[in-house]
Amino acid sequence: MATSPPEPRWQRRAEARPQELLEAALAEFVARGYAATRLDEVAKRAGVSKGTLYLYYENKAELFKAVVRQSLVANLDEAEAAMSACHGGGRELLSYFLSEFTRRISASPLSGIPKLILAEAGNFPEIAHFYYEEVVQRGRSLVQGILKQGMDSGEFRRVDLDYAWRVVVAPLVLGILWKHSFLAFEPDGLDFERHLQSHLDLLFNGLVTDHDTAKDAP
Amino acid sequence: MATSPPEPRWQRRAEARPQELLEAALAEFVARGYAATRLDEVAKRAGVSKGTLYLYYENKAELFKAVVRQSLVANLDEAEAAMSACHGGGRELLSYFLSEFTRRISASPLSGIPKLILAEAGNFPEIAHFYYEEVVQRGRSLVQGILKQGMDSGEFRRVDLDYAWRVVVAPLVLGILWKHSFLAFEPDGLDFERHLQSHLDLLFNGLVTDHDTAKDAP
Amino acid sequence: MATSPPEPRWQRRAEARPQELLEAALAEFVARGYAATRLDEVAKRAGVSKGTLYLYYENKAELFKAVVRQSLVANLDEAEAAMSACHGGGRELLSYFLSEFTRRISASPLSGIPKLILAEAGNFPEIAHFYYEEVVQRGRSLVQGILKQGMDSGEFRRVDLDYAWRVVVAPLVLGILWKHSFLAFEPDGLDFERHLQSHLDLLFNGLVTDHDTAKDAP
Amino acid sequence: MATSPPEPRWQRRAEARPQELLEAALAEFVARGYAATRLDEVAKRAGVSKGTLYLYYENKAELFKAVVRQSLVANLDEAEAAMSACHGGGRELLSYFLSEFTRRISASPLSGIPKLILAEAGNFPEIAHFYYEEVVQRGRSLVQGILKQGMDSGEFRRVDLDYAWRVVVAPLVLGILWKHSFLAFEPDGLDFERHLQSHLDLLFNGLVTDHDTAKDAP
DNA sequence: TATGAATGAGAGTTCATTCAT
DNA sequence: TATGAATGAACTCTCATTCAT
Repeated sequence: MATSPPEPRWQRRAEARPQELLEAALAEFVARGYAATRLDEVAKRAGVSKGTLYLYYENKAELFKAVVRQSLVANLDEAEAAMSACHGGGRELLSYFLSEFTRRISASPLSGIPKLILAEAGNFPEIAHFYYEEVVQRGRSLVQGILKQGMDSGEFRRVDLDYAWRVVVAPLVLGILWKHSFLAFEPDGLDFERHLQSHLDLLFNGLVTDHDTAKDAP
Repeated sequence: MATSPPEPRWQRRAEARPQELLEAALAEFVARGYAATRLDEVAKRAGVSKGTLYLYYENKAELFKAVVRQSLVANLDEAEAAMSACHGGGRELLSYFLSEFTRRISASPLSGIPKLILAEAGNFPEIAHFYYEEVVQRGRSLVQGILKQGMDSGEFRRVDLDYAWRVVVAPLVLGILWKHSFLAFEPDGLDFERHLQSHLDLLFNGLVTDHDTAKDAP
Repeated sequence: MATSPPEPRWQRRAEARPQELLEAALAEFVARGYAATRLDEVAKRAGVSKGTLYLYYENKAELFKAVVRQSLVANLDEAEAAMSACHGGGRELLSYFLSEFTRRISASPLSGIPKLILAEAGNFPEIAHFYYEEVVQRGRSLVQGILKQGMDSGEFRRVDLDYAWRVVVAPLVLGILWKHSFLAFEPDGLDFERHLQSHLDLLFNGLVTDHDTAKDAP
Repeated sequence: MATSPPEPRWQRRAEARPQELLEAALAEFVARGYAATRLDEVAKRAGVSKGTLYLYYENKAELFKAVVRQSLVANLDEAEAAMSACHGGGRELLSYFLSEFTRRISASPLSGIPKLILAEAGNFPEIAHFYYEEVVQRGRSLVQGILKQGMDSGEFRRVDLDYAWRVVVAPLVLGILWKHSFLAFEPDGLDFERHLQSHLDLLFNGLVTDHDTAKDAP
């Protein structure tokens, strides 16, 4: 008779647990939304029991906030650090920002956060507000700053500063949402790099051939 | 016996009650998401009792699908009708499409549908797929068609047809999401008209001043 | 083949339900205490499902408070009505009060309320306070009033008004507690009438034979 | 080898740690009742970890029983020792018993035990029974013995021996319960000494002035 | 012996769904 | 057809108990 191995039923991982729980929770929240996410599933994905979640987070809402917070903070820091290391003209700056964002956010699981915020803004206005202030406003300043500098130096045309920044940023947001909502249905997937290039091309050069004849819309 | 009035042939459905239920449901689903929406609230908003919902829809999921379906169908019909009435060059067509979309979707409560789809794609893959096939693909064809025509006629530069259409459409999507997620935090609101103008301006003319010196991308 | 009887699975009893639920809850709370009472059991005892409780009471604590309130109010009203119909000397009044209390409270399921209050005062200070103000203080006034009147008329000896009333009332309280805690172990049960008579006898006449020689305590 | 100090023979137990646990547990059980007491809180109050409790007591119920047992035993021993040292007539004996009880139980944290028993009798019938046999019955014998002796010697009037003893004891019980339930609401607190005096006065001398004219009861 | 992280059964609560009225 | 009382499965959260450390 072989003696059964002593193999412990569980391990103490007080150090690593919070991070593991947050990762599991992020994945579930992103996939199902806040309300439809069951803590059972989060626990199972993290490889712990339901009760363990409550050792680290007071309740579901707090877990959710922690997920948002840490993903956000971690990412913002990275993004800003990356940005500050860049010098050059408006085109270089804008290209750099857009491609960094694409790589760091769109490609990582962190892309789930924006999706989550947009989906849950109605149920978590405080979080939406927090995101708006911390992320949206920072991004806005950044992009507006680049646009303004380019306009001042004559590199960029004059645009409506209060509104143009959203247009500049829109394809980034679309890319993220696409990934989480429609990617499964696209046979060829989504090549973020090509998406970025299309964006940059249109953004910088515009669509029409002869800009002399350009007559603005209706 | 009173004679029933002859039903006008343009009337979409004979029953008017379901319509009220669907409107109420749309509003709730958009504000809270599928899972967090309580049928109690939908019923209250529609001015009926909870039980009455079940006389018209088998269950919550069916109600949800009905909401999506009817909003979509109604809108698509409108959009296509509008589109087909338009003739002109690529710029005119694109302007027309984008402004029609802005007015008919972004400004109406129907804007909730795209938001809802994006948020619930994970929980309702069939619906997301349905939306993808019926709306996304149709929009894609439309935009790609316009782009192709413009490119062929020399009015538009050559762009990556498989990817450019998303960039063209992105600010529309962003506008809708903004409205449902961040509008409450913006002191000045969001002027869809200005948003559209910024989009068209950048899209057609591009951002940089001198296009001779700028050859990048593909 | 006999057709199975149509026998409805449940009945609508919106009128009677609250009272039925309160009675069931009172019994359970008294028998087990607040924390140990399971709403499942209350529901079962009342012949409804757990969910039905929540149609009538917001949560367990509210149910508890409702139980206390209604038992109290109902009883106080009765007690005071009874009391006000009584005229006579101090002895008659006191006898009447004590026997009414014995019959109306000690003998009825309402006797559970005092027991419950005493047991849960630590967990429900607001309720204990409420009880103290509404019941204890009223009882105190009543008894003190009778004592004072008797002393003024010379019928009663002079006693410490601030403390004697508790002594007068103590056997009532003891009787109630006995019933709920020890009755099961007493082979002969507890004859409330004899308990009352012993109390009245000792209270009015005292224990010692010759009161002339009486020398108070230590 | 260090010589262990000779254990003083009056020391009840060799272990000092359990004692601290029992004291902490007593306080919590009394304040909240059995079910609402969390072992976490007991452990915290005792300054140990939750797991440590289980090194000394098998489970919550055993801890509870241990609390009851030790409090009871300690107290009964004291009480009886005190009692046996007393000689004198019925009045002296009764006074002595009641004042000893007041001081040793009512004034000490041990007063929590009776309160606890009364509250938890429904959930712990065995414990209630145990208490009934060990405490109630002993108290009953004691008081009945004193009463009987006084009646035999002519010092006391003839009373209903089976019931009078409860009346004699009732104010003691009331005092204890008062302390744990209502004391917080009384601006002037509760003076156990005055309570005792009122009790003794009424008990020995009765309430009415002229005992000749008053013959009632059995 | 002592700790406290981890567990999991069980309780309170919610709400989609059913059904007597 | 319409109602809303009643249901019960499913979920969040608690806490006595266990066990790796």
